[in-house]
Amino acid sequence: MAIDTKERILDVAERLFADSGFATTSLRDITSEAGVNLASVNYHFGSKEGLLSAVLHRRIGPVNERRVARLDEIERFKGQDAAKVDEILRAFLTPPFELRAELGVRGATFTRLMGRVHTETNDEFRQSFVGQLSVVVARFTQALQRALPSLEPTELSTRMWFLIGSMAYTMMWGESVGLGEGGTRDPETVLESLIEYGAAGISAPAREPVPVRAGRKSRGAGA
Amino acid sequence: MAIDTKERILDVAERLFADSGFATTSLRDITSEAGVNLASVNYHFGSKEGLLSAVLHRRIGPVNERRVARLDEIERFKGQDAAKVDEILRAFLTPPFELRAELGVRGATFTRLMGRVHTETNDEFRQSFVGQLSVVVARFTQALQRALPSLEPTELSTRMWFLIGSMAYTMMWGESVGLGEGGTRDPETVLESLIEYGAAGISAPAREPVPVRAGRKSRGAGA
DNA sequence: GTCTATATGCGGATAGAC
DNA sequence: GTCTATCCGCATATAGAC
Repeated sequence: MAIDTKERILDVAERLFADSGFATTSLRDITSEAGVNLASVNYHFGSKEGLLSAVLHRRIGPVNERRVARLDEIERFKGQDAAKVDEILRAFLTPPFELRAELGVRGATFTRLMGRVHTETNDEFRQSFVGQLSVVVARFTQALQRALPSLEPTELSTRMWFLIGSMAYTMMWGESVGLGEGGTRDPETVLESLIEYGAAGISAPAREPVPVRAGRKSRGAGA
Repeated sequence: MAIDTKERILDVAERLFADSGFATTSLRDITSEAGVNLASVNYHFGSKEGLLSAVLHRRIGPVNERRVARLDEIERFKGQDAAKVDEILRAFLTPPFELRAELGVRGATFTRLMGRVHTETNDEFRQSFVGQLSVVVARFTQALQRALPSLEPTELSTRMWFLIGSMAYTMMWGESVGLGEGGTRDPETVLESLIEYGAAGISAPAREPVPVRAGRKSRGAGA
């Protein structure tokens, strides 16, 4: 028994954090389900926050590395300016789905966790998370900007944000009841839909920059 | 003093829940900041869960009512089959932004709360929330289906989901640091961007329904 | 590294006076 | 309706034996 306490804790914590969130999951929940001693968490990870950090960074790093690697590959083979929007989005969106498949039965949990990560408000974690993600997103935004030179940079950033929101929401709730009728769709199909939806949205022609002098903006209360 | 204890509690709870989440906000945090007695929460709302429910439903109801009212109006004036995708999306997305403006200084808090609502995992609440939202979403999905008759229904549902994800993410994080460079954009501009992004995504031509016999699907580990 | 036992505090909730 | 005082369980964390 006790094949690898540290690993067991990480696996169970990942599942419980993904299902119920960080604040509502107690160390007792984790250790009892993992079959390890309560004190071992503090021994191995220092604190509950330390455990959260370990759980998340075990997954986040690889995802972002793959994203960048895929984009590198595209640009190396096709040249920086030849990458198309859907190819760029595929490079960004595929890694979490790919890792999900590689993790087998743990895949669903991993996916929920990766979705939840985007909504986590724990200050310390969020700062580190956003810091890492920003670097990756900046790289992808540059690539997209080259594919869509006429699109205003701030508008492009906003749209990239929309994409991330769709991705996070889908990962978080994709496997649960869902909103619409039609039952769950398999992850690969959803990924394809997301790429094609996002590509169309990001490539949409921009509206006139600041539509002030038209009839708009007359209604509505002040801020 | 004690103008209206119940209202004071609701206002402070809304802000703290929006900023820090339900689980991490204690009743003591709320009552001390609101300047009311600890026991008053249980007196007025029965329990902490009761308070959460009251906080959320005070906002969710009106948002959904306005959504439906706007869609009704469009269909009444133009006929059911004449509503365009961007008009339908505008009807769905405008109400939260509109209410935000009407709430004045409380608007930012309201927006964060409405964003967070989509990520809340509290079972009892989520069930009720999804139940209400499903009804509204079904109505909008029908309208969109009429505007896009050739789009497969399950694909449309998926895309509507993507839209909700973008909306929720934007509401939750729109006012904070953000990921990209360009500073915060004002809510009305973001709303316009979201409508146009979503309309393009939802209207995107569908890929061939089930691309199985092509070269795809050969890579990747099994589920 | 792993365990038991325990320190110490915060949490929601309520009893009962006013 | 509002307050004080208190119950009581659960939380994280650690001391110290093994």
